[in-house]
Amino acid sequence: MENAKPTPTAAELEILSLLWENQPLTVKEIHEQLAITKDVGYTTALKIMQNMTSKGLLRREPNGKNHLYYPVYQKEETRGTLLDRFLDSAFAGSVSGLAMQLLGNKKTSARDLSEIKRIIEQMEKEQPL
Amino acid sequence: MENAKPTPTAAELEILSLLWENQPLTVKEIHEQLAITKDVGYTTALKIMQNMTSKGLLRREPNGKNHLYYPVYQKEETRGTLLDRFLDSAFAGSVSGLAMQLLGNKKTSARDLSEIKRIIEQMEKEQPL
DNA sequence: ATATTTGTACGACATAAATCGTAGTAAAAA
DNA sequence: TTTTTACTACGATTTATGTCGTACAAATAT
Repeated sequence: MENAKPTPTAAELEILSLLWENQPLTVKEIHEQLAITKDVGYTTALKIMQNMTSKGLLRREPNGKNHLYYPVYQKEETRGTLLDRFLDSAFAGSVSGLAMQLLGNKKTSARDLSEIKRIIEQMEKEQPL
Repeated sequence: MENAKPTPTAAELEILSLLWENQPLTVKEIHEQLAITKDVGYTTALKIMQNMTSKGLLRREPNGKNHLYYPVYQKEETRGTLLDRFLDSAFAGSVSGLAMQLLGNKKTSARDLSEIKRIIEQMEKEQPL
C-alpha cells in the first residue's frame, strides 16, 4: 500500500529541483532559494515539504534543532515518471508526436538539434535495431 | 484580462483529444466515448465541459435541444503550451534534457529514433544554422 | 393532454494543493 | 535565569478539480 509512485506537483518540483542540485537542505535553505524568485512564506515551504515527506517524496533526518531533507527519488527516475504521464495525457503516448512538437519549439536551438541528433546516433550504435 | 492561456487538466485533455479528432460533438457523444474506458457519469462529463466553456477552452452552439461543442484552441497550439510549461517545471527549461529523457524512454522505439533523426535533418535543411 | 424521455442547469460534496497565522519547543543570548 | 530567536507543528482558509444527485425544460410518445 505504498507502491504507487507519487508524482510531484509544480510547487513540489521546484523544491525537488533544489534538492537534486544540492542535498540535503533544511527548510530554511529551501525557503531562501524559493524566496529569490517567488514571494512565498517560510511556513508554506515547510508545509509543502511536510506533505512531501508524508507522501514519500522526501526523507528527513533530525539535525540538532532542525531537519535535513533528502529527495527519495532521483532526478532521472522522477523525470521519467513525469514524462510518461505527460506523454500519455497530452500526446496520446506518441513519442514522435512529442518529438515533433519539441523540435518545432521556439526554444529549441540549432545547437539543441545537433545535440539531439548526436544522441540518437549514439543510441543507434549501442542498441542495434 | 482574458489573455492567460488556460492550460487544460488531464480530464479536460481527454475531452479535447476527442474533439480534435472529430468536431463538433455533443455532451452525449463525448460521454459515450469516455464511458468506453472510464466509469464516469454523464453529468460529470457535462460539468467538465461547462467548466471548460467558462474557462474559454471550449465554445458551444445551440443545436435544437442540445449543444454542439468546439475546441477553441487546436491541437498543436495546446500541445505547445503544455510542452512549454512541462519543460520549465520538470526539466528546468532544458530542451536537450527532455530529449535525452525521451530518447532513453522504454517506449521510444528504433523506428521513433530514425523518424526523429529524419525530422531534424529536414529542419536543418530548411532553417540553416 | 398527459407521460416519458432527453438534455441542461444548479448546487452539494470530497479531495488535494497552496497559503498562512498562531502557538509550542528548544537552543542561544542577555 | 530570563528573554529572545529559530524551527517546527497544527489548524484554518482558499481555490480548483472531479464527482453526482436532483430538478427543470423541451420534445416526443402515448
